[in-house]
Amino acid sequence: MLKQERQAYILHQVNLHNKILSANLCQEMNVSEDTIRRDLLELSTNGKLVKVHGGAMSTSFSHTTAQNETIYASDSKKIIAQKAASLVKDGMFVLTTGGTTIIELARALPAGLKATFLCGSLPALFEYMQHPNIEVIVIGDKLSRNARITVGPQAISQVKAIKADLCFMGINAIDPEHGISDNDWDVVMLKKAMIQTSRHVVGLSIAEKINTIQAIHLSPVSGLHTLITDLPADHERLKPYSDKGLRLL
Amino acid sequence: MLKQERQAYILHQVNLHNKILSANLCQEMNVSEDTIRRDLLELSTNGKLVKVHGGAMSTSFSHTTAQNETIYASDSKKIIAQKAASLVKDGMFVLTTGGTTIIELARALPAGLKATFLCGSLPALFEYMQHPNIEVIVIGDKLSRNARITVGPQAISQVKAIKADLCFMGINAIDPEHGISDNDWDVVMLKKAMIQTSRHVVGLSIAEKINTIQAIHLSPVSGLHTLITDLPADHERLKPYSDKGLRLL
DNA sequence: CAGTTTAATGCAAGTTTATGCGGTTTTTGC
DNA sequence: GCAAAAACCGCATAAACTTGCATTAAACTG
Repeated sequence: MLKQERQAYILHQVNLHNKILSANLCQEMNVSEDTIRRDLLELSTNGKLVKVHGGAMSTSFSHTTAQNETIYASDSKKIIAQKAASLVKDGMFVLTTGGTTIIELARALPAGLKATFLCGSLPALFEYMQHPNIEVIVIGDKLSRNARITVGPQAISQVKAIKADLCFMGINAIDPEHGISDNDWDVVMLKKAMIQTSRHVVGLSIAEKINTIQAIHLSPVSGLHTLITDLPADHERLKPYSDKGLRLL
Repeated sequence: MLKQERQAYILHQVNLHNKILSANLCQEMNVSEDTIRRDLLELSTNGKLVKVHGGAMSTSFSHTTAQNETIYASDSKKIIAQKAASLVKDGMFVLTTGGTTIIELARALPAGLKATFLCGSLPALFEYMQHPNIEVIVIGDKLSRNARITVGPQAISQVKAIKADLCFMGINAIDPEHGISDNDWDVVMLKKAMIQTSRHVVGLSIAEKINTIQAIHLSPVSGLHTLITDLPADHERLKPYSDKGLRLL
């Protein structure tokens, strides 16, 4: 195993789990603790992670440089991301929205995945670009400042021009009767187009957004094919959705 | 086994697995490690892969694990950025390429500037987004991994659909007779479109790129209206460009 | 066609890099 | 404060790299 490869793996693990134990790493990769420590030292001097006693943590997670906004309900989103990542197979055409859950998904994607991702969210695009075998296609248009995603007619027509195998959609509010809703007109328009043009739409939602409603209606629940939450698939709170024919994960 | 054949095989393996061990290769092909090393050296000087201790990695993989991204000639680029920033006025429509000089420009823009910026470079877009009053428009298409900029027909048609007041173009090579040249086909196509569609094109080039030529011709010097370098405007090395009618800064 | 040139490869000696090991110091949880 | 875990330090070693040179085979030349 190459040194660079090892360091890339370490970095991936750190970004995925926020923290890692060096004891853990040296077992996984069959090298001595010294080597791991040297790797961590190198990575930390380059600012890629923060070394702590017993292992390392991601820079964003570290409180010393906590200018980055910490992700809300980060653990729940990591669980969702793991489930979602397992759906992506080599060669797929994947369309995604933006949002912190999608970013976690991007980090959770398996290292060697060969697929094409289409996205209009700058932070998500950055994460996709970290994967050497992922082809990234940027959806262009006006950048919505609060959503950090491109929105507008150009983006919508670009989305409509493709037929994605899979669409991952961050859900801001979902209710069995009222369906999916959101609070930004432009984003709703874009998501509608995404639902229209994708073979399989997967909604990603943390538990606390289940059974909530927001201002702008986006689609009935039936617009989704699969719903991923941080709850177990057979949780009673999700029953209304499986009754409506959604696959739960 | 022929040399070309061997190198093609190496390249294939690298692109398939993202990395290879030279020990592995010399066993598979029954040649000495020296030969493999020489092959890797040759391939890496041609930019086909990146040589590391113990083997090699694909360029895309090495980009994701790049250790120290220190900006080359950063001071010169800051000087250029300052000069360029003074050209942007409130209300302007500005089109830019990518590159480190452009990123410095983005950082050097006055705080309260109210303008619209169009760009396909992810790192540059991030910088533009830091300015609260700048409207950002993303140029969408396939993301070129080494240039970190969107390229392709969609990007070109998007560029052609607008008439920018000002275009900032990072210059990789410029020569009074041969004009502007570059080393990436897709990027050249995009820059050509930018020159066509902009009212005023400003070239940004550090001194050492003055009077150099690269593989792909982009435009005669007359395609630019202004040339900004880190040299004083009346420097004798720039005289051939002012003779050709360029405004120097 | 013989002699020369050139490219490609392997070999050997010396250097650098990466890694593991033993002993000592520091940190941490109790 | 104490025991255990982890970090640090120096050193040893093996693998990989560099350089220069010899050998071979192919290509070129008069």
